[in-house]
Amino acid sequence: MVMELRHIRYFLAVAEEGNFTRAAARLGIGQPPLSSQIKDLEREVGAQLFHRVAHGAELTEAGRAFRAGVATMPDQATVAIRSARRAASGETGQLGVGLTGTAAFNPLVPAAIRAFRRAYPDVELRIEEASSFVLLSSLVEGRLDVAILRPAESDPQDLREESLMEEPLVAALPAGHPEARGAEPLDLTRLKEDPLILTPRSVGTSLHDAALAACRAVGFEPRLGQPAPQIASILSLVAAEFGVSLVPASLGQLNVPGVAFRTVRAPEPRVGLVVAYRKDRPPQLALNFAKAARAVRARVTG
Amino acid sequence: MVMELRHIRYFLAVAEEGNFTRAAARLGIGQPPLSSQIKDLEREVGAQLFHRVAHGAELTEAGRAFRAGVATMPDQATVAIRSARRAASGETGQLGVGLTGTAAFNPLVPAAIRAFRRAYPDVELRIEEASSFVLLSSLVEGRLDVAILRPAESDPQDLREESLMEEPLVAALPAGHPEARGAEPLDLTRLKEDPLILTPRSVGTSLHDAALAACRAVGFEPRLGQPAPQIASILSLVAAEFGVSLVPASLGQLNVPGVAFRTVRAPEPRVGLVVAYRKDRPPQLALNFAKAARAVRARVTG
DNA sequence: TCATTTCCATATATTGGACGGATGCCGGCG
DNA sequence: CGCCGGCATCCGTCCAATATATGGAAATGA
Repeated sequence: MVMELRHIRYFLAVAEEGNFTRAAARLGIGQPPLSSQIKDLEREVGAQLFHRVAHGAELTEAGRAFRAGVATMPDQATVAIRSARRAASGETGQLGVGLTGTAAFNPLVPAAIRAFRRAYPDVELRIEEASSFVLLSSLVEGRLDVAILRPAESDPQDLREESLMEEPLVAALPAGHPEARGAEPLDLTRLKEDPLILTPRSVGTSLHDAALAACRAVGFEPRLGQPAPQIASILSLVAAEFGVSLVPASLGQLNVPGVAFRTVRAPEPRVGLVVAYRKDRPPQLALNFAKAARAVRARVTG
Repeated sequence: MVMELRHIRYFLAVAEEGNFTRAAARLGIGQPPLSSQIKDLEREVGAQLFHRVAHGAELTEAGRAFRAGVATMPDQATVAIRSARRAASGETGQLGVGLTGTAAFNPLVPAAIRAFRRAYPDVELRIEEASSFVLLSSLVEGRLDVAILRPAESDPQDLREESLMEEPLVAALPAGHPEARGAEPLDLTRLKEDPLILTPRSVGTSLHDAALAACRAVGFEPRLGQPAPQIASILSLVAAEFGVSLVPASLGQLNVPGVAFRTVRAPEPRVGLVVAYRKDRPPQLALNFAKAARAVRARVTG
């Protein structure tokens, strides 16, 4: 025979009741099967666990020692089940979150992370910042569970992307640029002689293509300047008067010395912001994160 | 369905092997029953515990949480069994030991306790000192498990008594008594005028009766002096010249101011020393203690 | 002292479920 | 594209956990 949780449950019931008959009633079985099971357990343990006395059954020394060892096991089992259910519903565990460089400055992003932390305080967040391109492959290969990034048509088919917002692009100009001042929206054609500073297309197509498309929409092919790998270095290059750039409006909040921002006249260029995760077997945690992000979007736009 | 230890054992095997087929082989069952049992477990938990992938099975987040909760349970069960077996064989637990007042001074008694402590270091000893009469009822009513005491014919039938030794009685005299000095054994008749100080017969018949019998054996009926409840107070009364007494020889080791001890001429009065415990259902611990006491007796006498 | 009650053990029949064997389905790999 | 490793499903078998009925021992009370 092998010992099972059933034996332990029965044993504890008899130990508590001090009486086979009442214990059997509490367990919802008959008294003879209970006697039989306890006898099997005693045979397995190799020692008598109860003294059968006239008014019932009381623990032997061996029984007390055994009880000390197994008393917590039924509870332990239910706790393990609950903990597994919590993990399955995405209330606990680890979540790898990727943020693209230009997203971290959008107020919606920290708001979404804060909302998720509040709703699922037991989840351990691991946040990584990388270009949209790197984030996409991290998602596909499972290094990340969810990411907030700029979408592009070329994004892998096996990812689901939920739009969080459409953000206008603004022009970033050196402070000394002739067009750096002005209250009304800027006509992009005034920048057609300036080198356009962008990230290399290989690290993120979305912003790159949106900027090019904006220029072409008003009738000129921009001259590309020095490429910069990160959004921060783009602004540095602008400040150093290497050229101008088009960046998401949320970056206009940044107070970078030597850089001025101006909104752009219609047709206003826009770029998206999405939350992305695997289509097949997405971790529940990723779905929960996307839900939190959607809730924040609703609160901001609604 | 209710969860059993079997499910946990199977789950842990699959989690370790990462493969149903190998886990089944390790468990000594077929793969289909293992699949079935894991499926039952997942249904009971309410969450998938393994991802079935092409090369086997790997834990889900819920599976990891579940494993953290149940990983120790099989070991815990075997530990509980071992601990029960140890308790049953009298290696652990509590043992109530009673010592009669005049036994504590016999070197065999501390030697027996020391030997038991060494053989069963995990047993918690509770030592009580009381008169033989009180010890007997404590044994019968289960307040004590074993006792070292002076035996008498009137002792309860449901106790087993194993003789440890027969000890001669020596005379205890006031230091100023005419017979207090002398190398050879004392003739008891020289004390027939002195009041004989004993414990009341109600607290211990053995020593009381042996002393009376010794006097009668040499032809006089002793005059009883002030009774004293404890052996220490007997010696105090002797020192205060209230009379003389007959005490076990092992008390002769005590250096009590004002008290002199003399051996007694043949027929030398003797009194027994036994280890006693219940006949029915004696705790294994009591048997172990008696065995340790017997071993010490053998070492002393052999 | 005898009847009654209480409680545990035993005997036997039944049924649920754990298991084994055969097979099907899927994904990866040569 | 066929083979192979691996898990799921189906089905028959057998064990064991349970229920019912009964017996026996000890305490209780008349």
